[in-house]
Amino acid sequence: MASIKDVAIKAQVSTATVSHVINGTRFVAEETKDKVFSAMEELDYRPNRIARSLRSRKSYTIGLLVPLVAEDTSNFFFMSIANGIEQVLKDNGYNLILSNSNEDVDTERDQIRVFNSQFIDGLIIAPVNGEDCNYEKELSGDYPVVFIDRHPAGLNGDMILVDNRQGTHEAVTTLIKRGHEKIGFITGSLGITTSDERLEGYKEALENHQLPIDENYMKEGPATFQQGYQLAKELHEAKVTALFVANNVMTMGAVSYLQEKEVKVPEEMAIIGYDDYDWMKITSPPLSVVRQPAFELGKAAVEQLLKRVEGSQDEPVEIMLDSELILRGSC
Amino acid sequence: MASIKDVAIKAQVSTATVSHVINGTRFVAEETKDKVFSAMEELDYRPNRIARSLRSRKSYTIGLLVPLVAEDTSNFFFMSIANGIEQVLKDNGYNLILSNSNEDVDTERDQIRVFNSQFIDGLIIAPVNGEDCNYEKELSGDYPVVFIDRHPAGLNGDMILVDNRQGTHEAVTTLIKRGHEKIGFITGSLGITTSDERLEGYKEALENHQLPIDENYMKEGPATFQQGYQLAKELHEAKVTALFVANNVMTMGAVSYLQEKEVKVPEEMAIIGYDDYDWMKITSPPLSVVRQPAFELGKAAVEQLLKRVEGSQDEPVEIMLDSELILRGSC
DNA sequence: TTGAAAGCGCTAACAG
DNA sequence: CTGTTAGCGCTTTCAA
Repeated sequence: MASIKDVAIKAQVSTATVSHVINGTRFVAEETKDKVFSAMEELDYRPNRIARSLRSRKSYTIGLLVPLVAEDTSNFFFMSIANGIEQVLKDNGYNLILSNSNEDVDTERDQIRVFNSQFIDGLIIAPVNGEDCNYEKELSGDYPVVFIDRHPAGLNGDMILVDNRQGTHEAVTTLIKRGHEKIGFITGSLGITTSDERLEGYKEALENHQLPIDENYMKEGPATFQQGYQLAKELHEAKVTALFVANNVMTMGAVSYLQEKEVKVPEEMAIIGYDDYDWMKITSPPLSVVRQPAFELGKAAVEQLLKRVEGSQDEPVEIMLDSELILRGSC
Repeated sequence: MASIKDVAIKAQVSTATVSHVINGTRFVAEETKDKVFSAMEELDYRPNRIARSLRSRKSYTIGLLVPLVAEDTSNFFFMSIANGIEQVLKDNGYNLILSNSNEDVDTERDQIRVFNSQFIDGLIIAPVNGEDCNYEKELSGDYPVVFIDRHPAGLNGDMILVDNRQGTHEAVTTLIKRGHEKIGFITGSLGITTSDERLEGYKEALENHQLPIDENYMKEGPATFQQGYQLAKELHEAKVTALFVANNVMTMGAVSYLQEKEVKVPEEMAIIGYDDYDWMKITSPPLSVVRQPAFELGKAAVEQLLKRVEGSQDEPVEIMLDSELILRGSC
């Protein structure tokens, strides 16, 4: 690979001049520029980003840390966010390093440490369930950080979130308005802010309509297909007439149960799930869901991060995006 | 951030010694090691990977370039591969840079150029439809490359592929054995090796059973939900009794059509789709599909790549993974 | 309008 | 068993 020195020699100028031509960082005579450009062309020169990063302390790379669980298809939501982020980043000449915390605090810490010695210009992180993960300490301030999707307890910083309470509230209210009084609630493990907020939204909706909150109608478990299936079973046996499932993986499990038992949807059991994907349209009946704006979330996160990267010292921003209730045939 | 020099001073040794302690590259007395370790601890030292890369020409980063199309949920298949790759890589202390060619030759070339100036140790690429993409030229040999999923015409190199012909052949044969003679075939744009091979598998299965190959039963279009819907409609109107859909996005569209028109599956129309995801289980009836080993593919690709990274000069390898026919209720 | 040269933080040859 | 030191390829200050 040709280096800047080779170009300088071939163009009969100094490396400084070549550098300035490349970066447009000071005036260079047209004539000289031409010489440099043709030298670059001839040598098929491409600047070495690593060297540039070392010197200028800028890598044009940002990190993304998400909590995917091990299964193949576990969580499309974060994949969609990643996809969104990647698109915006490309427009700005940045690269993405993708990393996975496996929804595990220790892995998350390790991954953050990798990033710490990696010269990323910024990090977008969807934090793991926030018990004792010491973000203030690990994220030592060498680069800006934007948190997405989940709000770590007691932390102050840029956050791009989805309004989980509103989304759930709206969905459950709809169920109530359609006459349901026994409404089951299935959620992934509590303690994660998103789950907690969705639960709150559920309770709130019930309270607002003077409906009792029945512990037996609220089921929690790891966010897996099997658990979704199992908890739907339990709620069905508890005679609820409607089901709200607070994440997409468990939604699949729940629907699977209903189909297997040939429970008529929505006559015998209404159901509203979480997250919107094409396949929600092809269950029968098509699923009503709370759609989270994954792409927009990714976009907002990058935009905020890039502001910081460019030096913004504004007050931390907390953006709450609305979800959208999409009504199809299942309720 | 503390540098190796700071550590050296604090530990009262040379930077060389610190470096060797970190990397285990030569013998260092226990006593000295201890001094170095405690200095590192005290300073919260973390090696600067950029500097290390610049010097050692090794980045412990590999690139992945896949052709996702712009939509949110476009192709889970590549997402699954990415997920698989990432997991293996992590075990070996490598990082992943994810990049997207948007299924577009020009974007792909640009992205490769980015990688060329980026010090990746290797690249895994799922090439775009291979007309005039000059891989030999763009991939100038600075790092090893493994191709996955699609085989660029006339190219020689490490390839990890899925046996598309076998998968399709098996599926269509099953349809035939169940008595179907008019079997529709829906595919994404031809010209991509995977699509072409699936078409071949379809034709072969028909030929093997002395069934005519009817052009009217074979429909091609961009791999979108809408096209899947539309082409299923056309084939339904052409009175086929079974449908084979050669990718997951179009499968969703096709199923959507059948549900909307209340076509009974499998009585009025049998259907087999491509790729296996949890949601295939919750259509009614559950979908039979050809399952591609996405995770295994990712794994095999990384393993081959890491061999090359470590200097293997063996003959190019061409691994063909089998797909698996998963029979559920839709045929 | 341009050049010389000092490093960024690290590795590794060479020299003890 | 350990230290000295020359770079990796680039940016940027200082000087002309």
